[in-house]
Amino acid sequence: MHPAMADVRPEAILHALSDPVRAAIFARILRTGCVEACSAVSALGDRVIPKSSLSSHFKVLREAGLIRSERHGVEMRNHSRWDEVQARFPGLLPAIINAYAAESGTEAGTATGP
Amino acid sequence: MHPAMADVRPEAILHALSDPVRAAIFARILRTGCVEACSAVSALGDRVIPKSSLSSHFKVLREAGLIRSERHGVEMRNHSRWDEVQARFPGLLPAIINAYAAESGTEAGTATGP
DNA sequence: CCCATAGTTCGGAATTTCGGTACTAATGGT
DNA sequence: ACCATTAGTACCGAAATTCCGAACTATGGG
Repeated sequence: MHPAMADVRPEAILHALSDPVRAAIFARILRTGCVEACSAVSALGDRVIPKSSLSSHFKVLREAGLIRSERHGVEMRNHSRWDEVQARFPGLLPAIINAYAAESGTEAGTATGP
Repeated sequence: MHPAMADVRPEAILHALSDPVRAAIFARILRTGCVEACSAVSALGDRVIPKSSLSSHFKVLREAGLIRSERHGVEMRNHSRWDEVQARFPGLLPAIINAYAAESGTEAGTATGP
């Protein structure tokens, strides 16, 4: 379910984050520290994303090694594997997050941590 | 044909480089400074990539704002837009190139320039 | 002009993604 | 224990994307 960090491939990370919806989900996980899948729906701007799509987006992020998901009662807690990814591919995640932030004019300073 | 750098979107860059073949092409352009499409075929490891596929790979890289292509007689000279991309999304390209280098064990030091 | 070489375009097959419906898992109330 | 409710996943057909062979276009040399 969760790949070992040694098995994580850069192309999987790039592919996962090349989708704006997934990038937004990941950014949100970084900001809030922890997000359950369903509540992310309404919060992702105007677009309504069906549950099944959301579920597969989380799956892609999980299998790319970007997040870790664990059940907590009836809901799912997703948190980023920032430190692990950072150790394996230094600077990759900050650069990507900053690129998205620069694009959307979301003047968010320089990303350096989760 | 070549987008203005202001129109370049991070998702396009991530998508373009999330394909290992395109990433290899781009890395090769960075190393050699300049590459024509057809000769890249044989040089990209063992795999034989048809001309038509190569052509569309170059198109994706071009439209992502990563490379600039210009005819020089009968052949095509492709060179990277590294500095422009670097100005728009600082650190993004080095991080991606390093990630691929780290994965393939191609101990290539820290990427900092074209 | 004709040929050779370098790339693009086109079109159909294979693959991937999207999303609705049906299903499973866990919890709380009664 | 049972049912209702809520969270998420599995499955499957539709839509979109990618792949690549064949036909086409462009440029330069003889």
